Amino acid sequence: MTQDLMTIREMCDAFDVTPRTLRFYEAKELIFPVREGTRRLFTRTDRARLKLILRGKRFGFSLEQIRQLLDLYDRNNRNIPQVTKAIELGRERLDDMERQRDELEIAIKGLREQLSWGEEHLQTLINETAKAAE
Amino acid sequence: MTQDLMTIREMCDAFDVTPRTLRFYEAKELIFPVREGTRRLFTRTDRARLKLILRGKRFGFSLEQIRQLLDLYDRNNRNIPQVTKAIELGRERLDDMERQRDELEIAIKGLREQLSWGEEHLQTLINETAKAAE
DNA sequence: CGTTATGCTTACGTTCACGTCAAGCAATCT
DNA sequence: AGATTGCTTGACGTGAACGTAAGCATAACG
Repeated sequence: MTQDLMTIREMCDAFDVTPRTLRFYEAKELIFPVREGTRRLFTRTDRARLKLILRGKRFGFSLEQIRQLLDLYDRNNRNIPQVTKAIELGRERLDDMERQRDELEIAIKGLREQLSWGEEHLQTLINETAKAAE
Repeated sequence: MTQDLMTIREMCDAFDVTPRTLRFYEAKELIFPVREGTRRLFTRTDRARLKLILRGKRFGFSLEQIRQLLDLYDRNNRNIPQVTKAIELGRERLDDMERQRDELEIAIKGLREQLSWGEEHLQTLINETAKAAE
Protein backbone atom coordinates (compact mmCIF):
# COMPACT_ATOMS: atom_id res chain seq x y z
CA MET A 1 0.00 0.00 0.00
CA THR A 2 1.24 3.48 -0.79
CA GLN A 3 1.22 5.05 2.63
CA ASP A 4 1.07 8.75 3.01
CA LEU A 5 4.47 8.89 4.66
CA MET A 6 7.53 7.09 3.38
CA THR A 7 10.98 6.55 4.86
CA ILE A 8 14.06 7.58 2.98
CA ARG A 9 14.74 3.99 1.95
CA GLU A 10 11.27 3.51 0.56
CA MET A 11 11.70 6.70 -1.41
CA CYS A 12 15.04 5.56 -2.76
CA ASP A 13 13.59 2.25 -3.90
CA ALA A 14 10.55 3.93 -5.40
CA PHE A 15 12.42 6.60 -7.34
CA ASP A 16 15.79 4.95 -7.85
CA VAL A 17 17.83 7.64 -6.14
CA THR A 18 20.26 7.53 -3.19
CA PRO A 19 19.63 8.84 0.33
CA ARG A 20 22.35 11.40 -0.31
CA THR A 21 20.37 12.77 -3.23
CA LEU A 22 17.22 13.20 -1.15
CA ARG A 23 19.11 14.89 1.68
CA PHE A 24 20.82 17.08 -0.86
CA TYR A 25 17.51 18.11 -2.39
CA GLU A 26 16.17 18.90 1.06
CA ALA A 27 19.22 21.06 1.78
CA LYS A 28 18.57 22.88 -1.48
CA GLU A 29 14.93 23.34 -0.43
CA LEU A 30 13.48 21.34 -3.26
CA ILE A 31 11.62 18.98 -0.92
CA PHE A 32 10.50 19.30 2.70
CA PRO A 33 10.22 15.95 4.47
CA VAL A 34 8.77 16.11 7.98
CA ARG A 35 10.63 14.72 10.97
CA GLU A 36 9.76 11.86 13.27
CA GLY A 37 12.39 12.53 15.89
CA THR A 38 15.48 12.79 13.78
CA ARG A 39 14.25 10.77 10.82
CA ARG A 40 12.84 12.10 7.61
CA LEU A 41 9.38 11.13 6.46
CA PHE A 42 8.36 12.03 2.94
CA THR A 43 4.84 13.13 2.06
CA ARG A 44 2.90 12.80 -1.19
CA THR A 45 3.83 16.42 -1.85
CA ASP A 46 7.49 15.48 -1.65
CA ARG A 47 6.86 12.64 -4.03
CA ALA A 48 5.10 14.87 -6.53
CA ARG A 49 7.91 17.39 -6.33
CA LEU A 50 10.56 14.71 -6.68
CA LYS A 51 8.86 13.43 -9.80
CA LEU A 52 9.00 16.92 -11.29
CA ILE A 53 12.62 17.32 -10.20
CA LEU A 54 13.74 14.13 -11.92
CA ARG A 55 11.79 15.05 -15.01
CA GLY A 56 13.34 18.51 -15.09
CA LYS A 57 16.80 17.04 -14.76
CA ARG A 58 16.24 14.87 -17.81
CA PHE A 59 15.61 18.06 -19.79
CA GLY A 60 18.94 19.44 -18.61
CA PHE A 61 17.55 22.03 -16.20
CA SER A 62 19.64 22.93 -13.16
CA LEU A 63 18.30 22.24 -9.68
CA GLU A 64 17.96 25.98 -9.14
CA GLN A 65 15.85 26.40 -12.26
CA ILE A 66 13.75 23.47 -11.15
CA ARG A 67 13.33 24.95 -7.68
CA GLN A 68 11.92 28.12 -9.13
CA LEU A 69 9.59 26.12 -11.31
CA LEU A 70 8.37 24.13 -8.33
CA ASP A 71 7.31 27.34 -6.63
CA LEU A 72 4.80 27.69 -9.43
CA TYR A 73 3.31 24.37 -8.39
CA ASP A 74 2.68 25.59 -4.84
CA ARG A 75 -1.01 26.37 -4.72
CA ASN A 76 -0.83 27.82 -1.20
CA ASN A 77 1.13 30.83 -2.31
CA ARG A 78 -0.94 33.98 -1.72
CA ASN A 79 1.88 36.46 -2.18
CA ILE A 80 1.02 38.45 -5.30
CA PRO A 81 4.53 39.56 -6.37
CA GLN A 82 5.82 36.06 -5.75
CA VAL A 83 3.08 34.42 -7.77
CA THR A 84 3.59 36.98 -10.52
CA LYS A 85 7.27 36.19 -10.67
CA ALA A 86 6.66 32.45 -10.61
CA ILE A 87 4.34 32.81 -13.60
CA GLU A 88 6.91 34.88 -15.41
CA LEU A 89 9.60 32.27 -14.81
CA GLY A 90 7.18 29.55 -15.81
CA ARG A 91 6.58 31.25 -19.16
CA GLU A 92 10.31 31.45 -19.78
CA ARG A 93 10.73 27.77 -19.00
CA LEU A 94 7.82 26.96 -21.26
CA ASP A 95 9.51 28.84 -24.07
CA ASP A 96 12.74 26.98 -23.37
CA MET A 97 10.96 23.68 -23.52
CA GLU A 98 9.12 24.45 -26.72
CA ARG A 99 12.33 25.61 -28.36
CA GLN A 100 14.03 22.47 -27.13
CA ARG A 101 11.27 20.31 -28.51
CA ASP A 102 11.51 21.94 -31.93
CA GLU A 103 15.28 21.60 -31.98
CA LEU A 104 14.94 18.02 -30.84
CA GLU A 105 12.59 17.29 -33.71
CA ILE A 106 15.17 18.61 -36.15
CA ALA A 107 17.99 16.71 -34.50
CA ILE A 108 15.98 13.48 -34.58
CA LYS A 109 15.41 13.90 -38.28
CA GLY A 110 19.10 14.57 -38.85
CA LEU A 111 20.14 11.56 -36.83
CA ARG A 112 17.66 9.33 -38.66
CA GLU A 113 19.12 10.37 -41.99
CA GLN A 114 22.63 9.88 -40.74
CA LEU A 115 21.69 6.43 -39.50
CA SER A 116 20.18 5.27 -42.75
CA TRP A 117 23.20 6.61 -44.59
CA GLY A 118 25.40 4.72 -42.14
CA GLU A 119 23.48 1.49 -42.65
CA GLU A 120 23.76 1.79 -46.39
CA HIS A 121 27.44 2.59 -46.09
CA LEU A 122 27.97 -0.42 -43.87
CA GLN A 123 26.25 -2.68 -46.39
CA THR A 124 28.52 -1.33 -49.11
CA LEU A 125 31.57 -2.11 -47.02
CA ILE A 126 30.34 -5.63 -46.34
CA ASN A 127 29.67 -6.25 -50.03
CA GLU A 128 33.13 -5.01 -50.93
CA THR A 129 34.64 -7.34 -48.39
CA ALA A 130 32.64 -10.29 -49.72
CA LYS A 131 33.70 -9.57 -53.29
CA ALA A 132 37.33 -9.26 -52.29
CA ALA A 133 37.15 -12.66 -50.59
CA GLU A 134 36.22 -14.57 -53.76
CA MET B 1 33.21 35.93 -46.69
CA THR B 2 33.17 32.59 -44.94
CA GLN B 3 36.69 31.40 -45.50
CA ASP B 4 37.49 27.78 -45.32
CA LEU B 5 39.83 28.23 -42.37
CA MET B 6 39.02 30.31 -39.31
CA THR B 7 41.14 31.47 -36.39
CA ILE B 8 40.12 30.70 -32.86
CA ARG B 9 38.77 34.20 -32.37
CA GLU B 10 36.62 34.05 -35.47
CA MET B 11 35.23 30.77 -34.23
CA CYS B 12 34.48 32.23 -30.83
CA ASP B 13 32.64 35.16 -32.34
CA ALA B 14 30.76 32.95 -34.76
CA PHE B 15 29.62 30.39 -32.21
CA ASP B 16 29.63 32.43 -29.01
CA VAL B 17 32.07 30.25 -27.13
CA THR B 18 35.41 30.99 -25.46
CA PRO B 19 38.87 29.95 -26.70
CA ARG B 20 39.14 27.74 -23.64
CA THR B 21 36.06 25.83 -24.74
CA LEU B 22 37.46 25.17 -28.21
CA ARG B 23 40.82 24.04 -26.82
CA PHE B 24 38.99 21.87 -24.34
CA TYR B 25 36.95 20.25 -27.09
CA GLU B 26 40.12 19.63 -29.07
CA ALA B 27 41.73 18.00 -26.04
CA LYS B 28 38.65 15.78 -25.71
CA GLU B 29 38.96 14.91 -29.42
CA LEU B 30 35.66 16.42 -30.41
CA ILE B 31 37.23 18.71 -33.01
CA PHE B 32 40.55 18.60 -34.89
CA PRO B 33 41.77 22.04 -35.95
CA VAL B 34 44.86 22.02 -38.16
CA ARG B 35 47.99 23.95 -37.23
CA GLU B 36 49.62 26.87 -38.95
CA GLY B 37 52.86 26.81 -37.01
CA THR B 38 51.58 26.76 -33.47
CA ARG B 39 48.17 28.31 -34.17
CA ARG B 40 44.91 26.51 -34.60
CA LEU B 41 42.91 26.87 -37.77
CA PHE B 42 39.40 25.49 -37.84
CA THR B 43 37.95 23.82 -40.92
CA ARG B 44 34.33 23.56 -42.11
CA THR B 45 34.35 20.06 -40.64
CA ASP B 46 35.21 21.50 -37.25
CA ARG B 47 32.39 23.99 -37.63
CA ALA B 48 29.90 21.29 -38.54
CA ARG B 49 31.01 19.22 -35.56
CA LEU B 50 30.89 22.20 -33.22
CA LYS B 51 27.34 22.91 -34.31
CA LEU B 52 26.38 19.34 -33.44
CA ILE B 53 28.25 19.56 -30.14
CA LEU B 54 26.43 22.68 -29.03
CA ARG B 55 23.14 21.17 -30.12
CA GLY B 56 23.81 17.97 -28.19
CA LYS B 57 24.68 19.95 -25.10
CA ARG B 58 21.32 21.68 -25.21
CA PHE B 59 19.71 18.25 -25.00
CA GLY B 60 21.70 17.49 -21.88
CA PHE B 61 24.09 15.00 -23.47
CA SER B 62 27.58 14.73 -22.01
CA LEU B 63 30.58 15.56 -24.17
CA GLU B 64 31.52 11.89 -24.18
CA GLN B 65 28.10 10.85 -25.49
CA ILE B 66 28.37 13.55 -28.11
CA ARG B 67 31.84 12.40 -29.13
CA GLN B 68 30.54 8.92 -29.81
CA LEU B 69 27.68 10.33 -31.82
CA LEU B 70 30.05 12.45 -33.90
CA ASP B 71 31.92 9.31 -34.95
CA LEU B 72 28.74 8.33 -36.73
CA TYR B 73 29.00 11.51 -38.78
CA ASP B 74 32.45 10.59 -40.04
CA ARG B 75 31.90 9.33 -43.59
CA ASN B 76 35.52 8.31 -44.05
CA ASN B 77 35.27 5.45 -41.63
CA ARG B 78 35.80 2.14 -43.46
CA ASN B 79 36.28 0.01 -40.37
CA ILE B 80 33.32 -2.39 -40.30
CA PRO B 81 33.16 -3.14 -36.55
CA GLN B 82 33.60 0.54 -35.80
CA VAL B 83 30.84 1.61 -38.16
CA THR B 84 28.63 -1.14 -36.78
CA LYS B 85 29.17 0.13 -33.25
CA ALA B 86 28.60 3.74 -34.26
CA ILE B 87 25.28 2.76 -35.80
CA GLU B 88 24.35 0.87 -32.66
CA LEU B 89 25.14 3.86 -30.48
CA GLY B 90 23.30 6.12 -32.88
CA ARG B 91 20.17 4.00 -32.55
CA GLU B 92 20.38 4.23 -28.77
CA ARG B 93 20.74 8.01 -28.92
CA LEU B 94 17.82 8.18 -31.32
CA ASP B 95 15.71 6.24 -28.85
CA ASP B 96 16.82 8.56 -26.06
CA MET B 97 15.90 11.58 -28.08
CA GLU B 98 12.51 10.26 -29.07
CA ARG B 99 11.76 9.36 -25.47
CA GLN B 100 12.90 12.80 -24.40
CA ARG B 101 10.72 14.44 -27.02
CA ASP B 102 7.67 12.50 -25.83
CA GLU B 103 8.38 13.33 -22.21
CA LEU B 104 8.94 16.93 -23.17
CA GLU B 105 5.57 17.03 -24.87
CA ILE B 106 3.93 15.81 -21.67
CA ALA B 107 5.88 18.23 -19.51
CA ILE B 108 4.96 21.14 -21.77
CA LYS B 109 1.30 20.26 -21.44
CA GLY B 110 1.63 20.04 -17.67
CA LEU B 111 3.42 23.34 -17.41
CA ARG B 112 0.82 25.02 -19.65
CA GLU B 113 -1.96 23.84 -17.37
CA GLN B 114 -0.07 24.93 -14.30
CA LEU B 115 0.49 28.33 -15.85
CA SER B 116 -3.13 28.92 -16.70
CA TRP B 117 -4.10 27.80 -13.22
CA GLY B 118 -1.52 30.23 -11.83
CA GLU B 119 -2.82 33.10 -13.92
CA GLU B 120 -6.35 32.43 -12.78
CA HIS B 121 -5.18 32.16 -9.20
CA LEU B 122 -3.30 35.44 -9.50
CA GLN B 123 -6.39 37.18 -10.83
CA THR B 124 -8.37 35.87 -7.88
CA LEU B 125 -5.79 37.25 -5.47
CA ILE B 126 -5.84 40.63 -7.18
CA ASN B 127 -9.63 40.77 -7.06
CA GLU B 128 -9.63 39.92 -3.38
CA THR B 129 -7.13 42.66 -2.71
CA ALA B 130 -9.20 45.18 -4.66
CA LYS B 131 -12.34 44.24 -2.77
CA ALA B 132 -10.56 44.50 0.59
CA ALA B 133 -9.38 47.99 -0.32
CA GLU B 134 -12.91 49.42 -0.71
C1' DC C 1 20.47 -8.81 24.57
C1' DG C 2 23.73 -8.66 21.12
C1' DT C 3 23.92 -8.02 16.19
C1' DT C 4 22.40 -6.24 11.94
C1' DA C 5 19.99 -2.66 9.44
C1' DT C 6 18.62 2.01 8.95
C1' DG C 7 19.23 6.73 9.69
C1' DC C 8 21.57 11.13 11.19
C1' DT C 9 25.24 14.83 10.77
C1' DT C 10 29.65 16.55 9.39
C1' DA C 11 33.02 16.88 6.19
C1' DC C 12 36.16 15.93 2.69
C1' DG C 13 36.43 13.81 -2.21
C1' DT C 14 35.04 13.48 -7.18
C1' DT C 15 33.51 14.30 -12.02
C1' DC C 16 32.24 17.37 -15.60
C1' DA C 17 32.85 21.42 -18.16
C1' DC C 18 34.95 24.72 -18.31
C1' DG C 19 37.20 29.68 -15.91
C1' DT C 20 41.25 32.05 -14.75
C1' DC C 21 45.71 33.28 -14.25
C1' DA C 22 50.91 32.95 -15.52
C1' DA C 23 54.57 32.95 -18.66
C1' DG C 24 56.20 32.79 -23.20
C1' DC C 25 56.40 33.18 -28.42
C1' DA C 26 55.22 35.66 -32.86
C1' DA C 27 53.54 39.04 -35.84
C1' DT C 28 52.12 43.87 -36.19
C1' DC C 29 51.76 48.70 -35.15
C1' DT C 30 54.21 53.25 -33.68
C1' DA D 1 63.47 49.08 -31.05
C1' DG D 2 59.74 48.86 -28.15
C1' DA D 3 55.02 48.09 -27.21
C1' DT D 4 50.77 46.05 -28.23
C1' DT D 5 47.95 42.28 -29.78
C1' DG D 6 46.84 37.48 -30.50
C1' DC D 7 47.74 32.91 -29.63
C1' DT D 8 50.11 29.17 -27.20
C1' DT D 9 50.75 25.76 -23.25
C1' DG D 10 50.54 24.52 -18.50
C1' DA D 11 48.43 24.51 -14.13
C1' DC D 12 45.38 25.56 -10.52
C1' DG D 13 40.43 27.15 -9.43
C1' DT D 14 35.30 26.74 -9.56
C1' DG D 15 30.24 25.51 -9.31
C1' DA D 16 26.96 21.93 -9.75
C1' DA D 17 25.48 17.58 -8.18
C1' DC D 18 26.30 14.44 -5.82
C1' DG D 19 29.75 10.17 -3.63
C1' DT D 20 31.91 8.38 0.29
C1' DA D 21 33.65 7.64 4.78
C1' DA D 22 33.57 8.46 9.92
C1' DG D 23 31.19 8.31 14.06
C1' DC D 24 27.05 7.95 16.61
C1' DA D 25 21.92 6.97 17.62
C1' DT D 26 17.96 4.03 17.22
C1' DA D 27 15.20 0.21 15.80
C1' DA D 28 14.14 -4.37 14.33
C1' DC D 29 15.44 -9.37 14.43
C1' DG D 30 16.67 -13.71 16.13
